[in-house]
Amino acid sequence: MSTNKKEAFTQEEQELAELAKALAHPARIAILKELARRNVCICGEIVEVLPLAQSTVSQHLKELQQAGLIKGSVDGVKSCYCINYEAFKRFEGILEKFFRITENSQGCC
Amino acid sequence: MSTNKKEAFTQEEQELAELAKALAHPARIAILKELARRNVCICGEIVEVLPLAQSTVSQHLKELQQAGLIKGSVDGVKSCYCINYEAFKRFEGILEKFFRITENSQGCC
DNA sequence: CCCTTTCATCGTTTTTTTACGATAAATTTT
DNA sequence: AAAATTTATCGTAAAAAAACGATGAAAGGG
Repeated sequence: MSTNKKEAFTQEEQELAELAKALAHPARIAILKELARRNVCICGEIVEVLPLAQSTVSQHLKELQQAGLIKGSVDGVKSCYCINYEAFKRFEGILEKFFRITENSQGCC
Repeated sequence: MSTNKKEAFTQEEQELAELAKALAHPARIAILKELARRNVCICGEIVEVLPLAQSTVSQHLKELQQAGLIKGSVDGVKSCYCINYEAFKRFEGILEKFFRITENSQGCC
């Protein structure tokens, strides 16, 4: 990104992009909010609460888990998910750093 | 999102999702960083610096502009973009509020 | 005036995302 | 043991995103 083109994007840029992508759908935001609201983990209750099919919700949960923002565990026949607090802290840190960069610039348009 | 299903997602959820989507690509993050780095607005210099075709960069700029995160103006034959500081402030606020919600939950997995 | 530069837009292709129903595996319940 | 519940995964369809080259419009320079 500095002089020669060709070298793709930095690790940081990619990590931030991936985390942002996890938030880039209202359903996933709603899921995260719901997980946070009930401090006891939930599972198919999320399906009850969202206007989406069970398989679709399951998919969103998987994406959130792959992004690291939530943790999951199996409890009998049920599945239990919850906020990954550490991941959110890290996410916050990365964002804060990014926003700080944008603060130094005094737009001209 | 509360009881009856059907009612789609809230305004807030959608706004956050849209802003997050704007960050959900490393090229757009790189563009924002570049705009912030040069406090003088730039334009096709961004193309020089990214490993993407001019038309692709133009597209990313348009998306960032539509998300409100950057402002653009025409200067002769050149185009000039810069960080929209107020929008970033607002974005930060929305995120902060969202992260606060997640902080109250003590995961159980 | 032509020629060049700069950039947005169009048309297109490829890839990714979103969504759903169907199915299957694992557990409970009965 | 059979039936029902819960959930992940598969297959697929439709929509959106990403990327590129080509084209065209506007402005500047010669």
